[in-house]
Amino acid sequence: MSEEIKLTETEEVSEGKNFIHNFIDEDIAPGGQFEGKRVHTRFPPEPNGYLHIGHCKALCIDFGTAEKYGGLCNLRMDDTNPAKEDTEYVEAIQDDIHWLGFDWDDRFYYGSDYFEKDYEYAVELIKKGLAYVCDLTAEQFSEYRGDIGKPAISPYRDRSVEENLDLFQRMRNGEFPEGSHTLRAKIDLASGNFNMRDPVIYRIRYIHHHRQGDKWCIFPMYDFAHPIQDALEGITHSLCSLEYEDHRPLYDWVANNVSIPFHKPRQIEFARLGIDHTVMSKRKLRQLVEENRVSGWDDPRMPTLCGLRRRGYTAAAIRNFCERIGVAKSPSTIEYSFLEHCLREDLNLNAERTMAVLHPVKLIVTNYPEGQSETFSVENNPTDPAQGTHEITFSREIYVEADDFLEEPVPKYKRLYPGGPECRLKGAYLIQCTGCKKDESGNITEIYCTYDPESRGGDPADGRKVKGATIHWVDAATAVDAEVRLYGNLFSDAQPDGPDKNFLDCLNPESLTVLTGCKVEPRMLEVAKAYDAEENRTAKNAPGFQFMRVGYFCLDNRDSSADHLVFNRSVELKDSFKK
RNA sequence: AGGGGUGUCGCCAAGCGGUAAGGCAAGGGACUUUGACUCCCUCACGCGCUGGUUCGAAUCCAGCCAUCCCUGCCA
Repeated sequence: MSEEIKLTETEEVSEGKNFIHNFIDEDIAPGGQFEGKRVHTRFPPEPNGYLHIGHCKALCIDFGTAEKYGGLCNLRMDDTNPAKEDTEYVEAIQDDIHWLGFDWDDRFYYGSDYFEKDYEYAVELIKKGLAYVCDLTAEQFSEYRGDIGKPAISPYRDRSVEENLDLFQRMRNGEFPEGSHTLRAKIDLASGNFNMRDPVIYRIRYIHHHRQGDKWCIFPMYDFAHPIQDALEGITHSLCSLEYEDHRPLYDWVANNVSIPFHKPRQIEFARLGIDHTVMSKRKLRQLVEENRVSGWDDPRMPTLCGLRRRGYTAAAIRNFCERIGVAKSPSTIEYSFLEHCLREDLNLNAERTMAVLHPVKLIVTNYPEGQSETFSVENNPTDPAQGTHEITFSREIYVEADDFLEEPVPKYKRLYPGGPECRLKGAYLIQCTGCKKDESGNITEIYCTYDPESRGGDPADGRKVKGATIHWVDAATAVDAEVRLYGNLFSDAQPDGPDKNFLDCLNPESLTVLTGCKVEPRMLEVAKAYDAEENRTAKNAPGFQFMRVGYFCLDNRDSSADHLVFNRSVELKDSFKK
């Protein structure tokens, strides 16, 4: 075997490998706890909100790890708390996961579907003397709970098995009011880990459950239900975020003390995703929605998957992002620019080019015959000729970007200004600026240029070098109006979650700029018409384009129609020219 | 104070005792009918700090410091 091939293999192995894979490798290796077993993970969202990019990291780890090992990943709605969950979110969560390209086949579960099993295992714990009914209210228990370094006390710890069994049955029967009784695991009231201080595993709640209806009035706590759900589904590796590290001893305790006919799943924790200039907590995102700080969960500024999708983020870009940020245990905050980079990388390869003028100023080619018009063909994507070409029209009056003209050029400016360099109208002709017209307040209303008739298509007949820039334009005779929404960071503060900060005070007042009267190529009308006929628009990506020299944009999946074109700016193009 | 984590370039992140990968960001240059893309180059004598072990330490040991999570009948 040659040195070169060996090197490649080494790279492939080390690439995309993280500490979780190291653990799994140990587990499935000969002698490991899961030797011979198929790797099985699960993604367990609580259906109480929309999925955001943070969930997406977890999701990519759960589904991605299974994929890597040729294993399986279940989708499970973690709905053990009836007070917070709603059916409304279940479908949206599934849509988002499918949009990302992951699938759970027929392995879709609800944590609440195991309530009967949970109950049986709770009874088993009672019979083993490992759980007891506690009459303390939450407030009372906090008094008994003790402090760090000081053990707690519960006066109900030593009830008999019979009494506990009877009481627990009566809890289920609805004989006690909410908050009056709980079932606690009897573990260690002196543990430095508070999760082990006789944690509550069942509480009473007279609330309608979105799925179980009014069948139950006692509900298992996450710490009790989760290991059971995992074990029942044959999960080998229960991957979750760092804040559950303290819960692992309890997770293991439950798995070890309940007689589920299966091995014990292994919980492994990783650092959750943080991105600057945004917030990731569901509570805060919900507040933004409820207080109308944004237009909804799918506002294009939101870090939700539906928001990012509406903004124009592709599943490939997001997946690639999650792949590249890595998986580790050190708390991290990724810069937003990295997400943008991943989007550009995808769109550069796949988005068709089109010309659009966001801040239009009329440019008159004074030596071009009035009434004349011609057609040019331009490539859809210079990085991929296979994507074909499309036609654009040209005439004496066109629109160009306001900042492509300056009466007084700044240093290094190589666009239009009187007496400035020869510039190229993309795909059309070479022009030279001769002057402009202004209104009373000094605004540029018209730009005047002359063109070189010998430069059709944009190439000078004599092969001379074009000193000025190539600028984009739209034929005034055929241009179509559009609304364009420009988005900036939702928060101007990089860390709106930081200590001593109210995240609402960090909101960026200029996160949305709406432009009207923007000029786009007439073919956008056809695109919009076709899109109008699309069904379930919000569950997939709307048509997206690169507006040459400006950025990537897509139709708005809610507000755009052929009658009123609305584009969202997904991300700007990089720009090395700084004034 | 008790328990559990984490500290490698501005931001991520490899590294697992043999003399600091890679990506993003940043800066320079080439190319260019997008000031984009692409392509080159630069970017940690240094791995939280201090000691120790060793021929050799980011990697092992000890102590210290910083920082995050935990005292819900939330997940």
